[in-house]
Amino acid sequence: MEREQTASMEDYLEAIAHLCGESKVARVKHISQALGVKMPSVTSALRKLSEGGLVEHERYGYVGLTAEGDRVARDVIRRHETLYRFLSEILNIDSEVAQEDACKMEHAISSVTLESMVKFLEFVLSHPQREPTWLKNFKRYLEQGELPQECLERCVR
Amino acid sequence: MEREQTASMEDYLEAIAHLCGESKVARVKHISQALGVKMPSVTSALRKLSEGGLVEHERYGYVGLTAEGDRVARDVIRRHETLYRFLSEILNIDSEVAQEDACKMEHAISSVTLESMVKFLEFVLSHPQREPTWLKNFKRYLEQGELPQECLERCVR
DNA sequence: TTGACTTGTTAGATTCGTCTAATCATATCA
DNA sequence: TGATATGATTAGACGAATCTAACAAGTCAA
Repeated sequence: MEREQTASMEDYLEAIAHLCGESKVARVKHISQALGVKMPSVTSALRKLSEGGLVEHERYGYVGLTAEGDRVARDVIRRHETLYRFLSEILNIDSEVAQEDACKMEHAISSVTLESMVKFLEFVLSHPQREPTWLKNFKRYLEQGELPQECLERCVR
Repeated sequence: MEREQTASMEDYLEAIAHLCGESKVARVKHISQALGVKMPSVTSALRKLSEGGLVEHERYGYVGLTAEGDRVARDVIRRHETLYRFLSEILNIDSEVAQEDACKMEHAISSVTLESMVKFLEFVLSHPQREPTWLKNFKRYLEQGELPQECLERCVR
């Protein structure tokens, strides 16, 4: 299951999947707004994705994903969501920055690393109190800049 | 302190810094081997970096970093090292994959996220036993695929 | 049903990063 | 000291992804 799309094409697929999820249909203009590119760039990307069998697009009409395109888009979105959750829930990164970073890192992370990160989130956040103590302490550390005494004691105890 | 270099140029700077660190000098051929590109690509990149004042390069001669080039390279390397440590020491990713992923993600991570990740590693690994119990349990979880009973008990206790 | 507005497409330029093929410079050693 | 191998550069092409400008199609309402 190699990654056969470029970062840019993955972005298009991801955006189309989101738009189709929201309003049932995607249009060139919406895609262009979602990605911050001009419409001709979208047209040209759609032609490529269409030839690759990932997108269905009738001239001057709606845009949709094929089954295969949807599969790829889901995969990208899973990477994005996982990274976003890690960044915001573990590293405590501000929501907007976390989205931006997830958006760029989603194209760089390998599937091996992704699966490990998924398990990490599962492991850490399936904790009965949702957030284990060490994570609460880490977030305190982030704000206060020094290891909480309580934590040091606990550790050495 | 915005990121003003492309991913590709950052890779060149990083490679040059490493080569200079090892053998005191860098040559076009070594850079090309280190990055897996052909020599003309290196020559062309060096011209650009040279014009940007990041690299010193005399025709047919050695390649070195300017003070500014070194500053940028250090920054890239810091990102790489941080990501590598996180991937291998926390997510338990195989060394080779961790290097590859760090190599790609280093261009995508923001400085905000980076600093939080640095603090995360500090926090987790400054633990008296080097590795806190939860991390040991996580690694067990990775291998065995289910939450160790011991951990569940501890958590609920 | 015909303007006028919105949306989409085409054509063509640009930038970036790479490549191959050909040429040029340097170093080595017989 | 010159022939040859190695290393470096130039020239030119290519693909990816974007843009602007100009044109075409679709929509809606008076």
